[in-house]
Amino acid sequence: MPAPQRTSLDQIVREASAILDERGLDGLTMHAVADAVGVRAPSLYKRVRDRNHLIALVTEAVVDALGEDLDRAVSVPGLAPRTALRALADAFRAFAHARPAGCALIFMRLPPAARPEAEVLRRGSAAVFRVAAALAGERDALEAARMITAWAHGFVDMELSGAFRLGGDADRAYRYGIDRLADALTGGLRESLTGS
Amino acid sequence: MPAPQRTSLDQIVREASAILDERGLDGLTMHAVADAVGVRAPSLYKRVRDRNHLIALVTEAVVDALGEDLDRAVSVPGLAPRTALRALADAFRAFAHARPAGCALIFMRLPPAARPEAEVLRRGSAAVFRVAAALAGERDALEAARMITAWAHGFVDMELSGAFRLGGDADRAYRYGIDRLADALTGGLRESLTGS
DNA sequence: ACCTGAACACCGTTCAAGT
DNA sequence: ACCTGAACACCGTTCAAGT
Repeated sequence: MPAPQRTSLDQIVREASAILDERGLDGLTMHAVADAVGVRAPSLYKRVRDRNHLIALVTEAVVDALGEDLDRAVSVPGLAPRTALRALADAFRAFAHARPAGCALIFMRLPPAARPEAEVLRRGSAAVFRVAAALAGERDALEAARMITAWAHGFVDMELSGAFRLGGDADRAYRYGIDRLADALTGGLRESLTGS
Repeated sequence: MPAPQRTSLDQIVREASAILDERGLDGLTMHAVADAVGVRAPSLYKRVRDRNHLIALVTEAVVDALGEDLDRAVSVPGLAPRTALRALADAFRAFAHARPAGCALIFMRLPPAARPEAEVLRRGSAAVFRVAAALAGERDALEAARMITAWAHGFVDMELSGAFRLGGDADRAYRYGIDRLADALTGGLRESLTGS
């Protein structure tokens, strides 16, 4: 006599994401997820290989959500590249502040089993590539996209990890970084013109 | 009859650092540390408040070691600011590759009890401030230092977390970033001269 | 076919008891 | 004064037993 399904992979990932946001990665226990979806912990292993697999699925959901936010931020007709970079950076920081634990997961060094699929990462970073290409040109788009991502991620990581306890205004430092980044990524062209 | 001390806080932090490097943060258990110093786990609580306190002490040791590497890298007489930034960035990346788990700890978002003292962070980042001031001027030194740190940390984090699976050469991207960063941080002056 | 209780090996932490 | 075994409340994971 087959027993009826009491949950689904979708529901598990959805509840796990909510638990991550509310209680952090340490709070994301198999017991907590099982409780939220209404089964016992061992039953989760019918849908996910183990906790690392669940973390990978949650991370992919976070990347998708972030990618949508970034896409929306730069999908304004007639947006100048420098303005687009500002919008992109602000959307990223807002996402990181709203969902710090989820955002941390994207760049966290976890076992390969807990890492998202490369294709999901590619899709989530499409907006960054578009802005990078607009600023630095198609030839340097990949390097420029990585520089934008590295800086924005690093900044927010420092901000949320408490590395800014030394004083100063985080908002001002972020704005400073965005403007300097825009200068830097368009700088190759200016330098070739002025010969400096 | 007082029992003789079988270990010390120094030895505990030293062995904990070694375990962190070899087995990662998850492998840094109270049992493993106790084993390494030759006592039982409960005895550790005579020297450290709890595991988070031990993590904070290990993090401070890592920050000190990194700070020494960075100081050495930029302590070359007559070093031009742009060359100093290259040396600084290369030293940071080399440290991160040599001790990935330790480096991750510096920027990891952990409970306040597991975070190092602000004074230790200040001392460890002295070299970055000096290079930042040389590049961007005293007025923007704080923001510039944060931009350098954010980018370098973010880059290495992405590199070691597997975010570079999309192809491309990490060495080339890092060099690209350093040069663009040097452009960016000296760009304020150039812009004020050209009026762009 | 799916779910569950029980069990196992592991955590961090506390504490009374030893010396 | 320091150290220890035992205990507690938690983990992730497995598996035989239920329906």
